[in-house]
Amino acid sequence: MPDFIYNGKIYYNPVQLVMEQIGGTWKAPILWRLKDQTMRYGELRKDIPHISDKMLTTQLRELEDDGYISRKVYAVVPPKTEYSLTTQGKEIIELITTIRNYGLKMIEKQESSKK
Amino acid sequence: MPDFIYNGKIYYNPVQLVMEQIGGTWKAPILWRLKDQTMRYGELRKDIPHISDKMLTTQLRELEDDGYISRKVYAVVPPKTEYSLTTQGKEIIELITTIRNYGLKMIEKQESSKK
DNA sequence: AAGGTTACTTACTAAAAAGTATGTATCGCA
DNA sequence: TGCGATACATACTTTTTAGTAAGTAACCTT
Repeated sequence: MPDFIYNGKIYYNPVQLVMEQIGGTWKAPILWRLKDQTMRYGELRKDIPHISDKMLTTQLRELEDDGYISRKVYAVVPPKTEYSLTTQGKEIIELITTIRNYGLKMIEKQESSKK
Repeated sequence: MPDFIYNGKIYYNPVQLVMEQIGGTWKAPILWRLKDQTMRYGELRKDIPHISDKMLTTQLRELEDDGYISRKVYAVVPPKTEYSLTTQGKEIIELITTIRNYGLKMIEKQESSKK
């Protein structure tokens, strides 16, 4: 598989592309929470341990730009914004689920091997 | 899912754990090439575009430490070292295959959408 | 004695990702 | 008039990851 370009960026292989879409510390946790519900910014913020405003905002923006989530802003005060998965987001959730299950199995094995 | 510890390191969720095992620019390409063959250092080096000695060596070491590949050193001059997948490595190759296929689909869609 | 082959190692630099802290806008309400 | 609520934005620092360049060890062959 030769190098290729996606959205103007060079990638060396398909795995690298996927990793850039859902990799990093925060994207999977965000998508996971939107799996079957719409959530407000503040709800995500409270529900994802350790995340900061900066990280939550930037990752939400990237996920939106990449087409995985949609953002609905209500013109009210104080502000209200709702995030939810797009069709594309629902598709990639399946992959995340697979990866997640693999991770869970790893943890299990580790648990069982330390008596 | 609360934080947990794996090999002495804290993780926030199972996906993050998997990402650390096979993420980064080079681990998937290396594992992929060992999918169904043993390869020498120099063969990997030539077969993986853009990779440097430093990156190849460090990633091979980490994959070995994490139990995905085994390293067989022959006591000859010039040196000869062979790398191959362990059982654990063969397991995670399946996951990598799934991720890779997802990436290939993404590329296809992009291809077809630009006339 | 010098050169070739192979699998590394080491030092240094650059770029990317993440973390910390603080600030801002808006409007209703006390 | 100042405070609270919410969803951000911005500046700066730290950490992590990757890239570049050069060097080393060992033995065989010429």
